[in-house]
Amino acid sequence: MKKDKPLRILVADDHYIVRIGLVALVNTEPDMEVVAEAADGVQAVDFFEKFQPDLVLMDSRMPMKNGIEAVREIRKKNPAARVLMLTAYDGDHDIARALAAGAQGYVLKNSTGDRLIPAIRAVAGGHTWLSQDVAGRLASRKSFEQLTPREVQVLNEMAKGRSNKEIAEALKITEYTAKDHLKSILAKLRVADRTEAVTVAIQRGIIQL
Amino acid sequence: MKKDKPLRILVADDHYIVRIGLVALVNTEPDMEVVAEAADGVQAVDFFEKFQPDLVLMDSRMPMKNGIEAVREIRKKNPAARVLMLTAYDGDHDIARALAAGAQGYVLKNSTGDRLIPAIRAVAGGHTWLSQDVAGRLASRKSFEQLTPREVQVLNEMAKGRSNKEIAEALKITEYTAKDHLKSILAKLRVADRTEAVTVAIQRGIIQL
DNA sequence: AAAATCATCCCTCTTTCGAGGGGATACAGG
DNA sequence: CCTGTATCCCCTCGAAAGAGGGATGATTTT
Repeated sequence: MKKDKPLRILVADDHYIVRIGLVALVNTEPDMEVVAEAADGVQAVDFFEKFQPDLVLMDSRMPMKNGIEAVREIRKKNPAARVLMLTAYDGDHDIARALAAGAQGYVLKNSTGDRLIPAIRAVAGGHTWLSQDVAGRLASRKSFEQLTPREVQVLNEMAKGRSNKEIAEALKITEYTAKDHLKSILAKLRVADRTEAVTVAIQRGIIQL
Repeated sequence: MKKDKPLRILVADDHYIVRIGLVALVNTEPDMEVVAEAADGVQAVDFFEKFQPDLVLMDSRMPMKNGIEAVREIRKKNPAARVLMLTAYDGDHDIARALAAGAQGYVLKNSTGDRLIPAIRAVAGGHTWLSQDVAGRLASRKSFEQLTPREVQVLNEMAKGRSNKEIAEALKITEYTAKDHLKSILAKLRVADRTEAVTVAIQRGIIQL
């Protein structure tokens, strides 16, 4: 392990304290350096273009543009880009979407340094890395069916306290159809009513408040 | 500002990265030092007893025992303890409870260092410190009425998808009474139905998922 | 002592929910 | 071409939800 080129890292997280922590952690490794820090998704995309880092450490929930969309955009222009998602909670839905968007790794924020550094090295080296808990959540996911875009729209309206009739008006469909979507949502999420549907959807990252 | 005793700080946060960040930030100030790091609420209480720090930097959402309960316990035994809550999101309800529990300050995690350090100094000096956004949220709070403990219980059952009848069974009351609680919840939160009641309660920190 | 708040119970009535059926169209993948 | 899926529409019906009213005992506050 000679002292050739250090690993150039872009940090993207809306929490200042987390950015400090990541910089401090990365700097303990002699062969890594943080070349830029982004505080939102738009900045993350910008800075990637400007700095062309070897790896991005990306939070999934950020203002302006969330981490998942940012990853998608970055990977669209730079298919070789390497991204490690770093996030606090997030349901299996978020995890799956992040990986689908092109992230190569996903770790939780409560990971200690000796679990984060290997993840960084793995992803930078072209491998995929999922922390234990994350892999577990992904596995439990299989048993649930995916909601369609329309169903997610209906779910969002329900979360706002809209009745079926109001949802129908908002989406320009009949109440019958709104109820049909509700029925399939309840079936797919295996819940008793619309209220539980919303709480489960929030937990799984299908909708955000 | 002579080199007398440095400010001894206890950091309590379940995210390793945040702890690193706080330590790094605090260490940039010559007259402050982190004497211990707790990863959950129970540890926070323990470490306070052991190290008797001048100030605690406490996250509000932690495993084992949340930050608010930890503050309450610490303050109960040590009425002079100084606590600055440091948190990511959290509704006005959480903020009010933290202050009621005895915290002297409340700042959001996206605060930059030049806003966090003054907060630390203020609270350590015996003053109260609320960041702009936090103060705003507290102000908007006034206009909403507080839920009773029983109403919160009902709200929690609703979030699980329980019907009024099931809630009544669970709480050993009649369905009439369950509906009465629901009625006052809807009125107090000013929402259209039980589903919106749950989402609003989550946003305001009245219930957690 | 009076007023307020909490928690409880009761009854009625209209609207909404959610389960159960039945279909139609369009579009993608095999 | 056919199967699957997403989206849409329609109808019925019993069970819940939610709004409206009224009432009681206990506790706390004023």
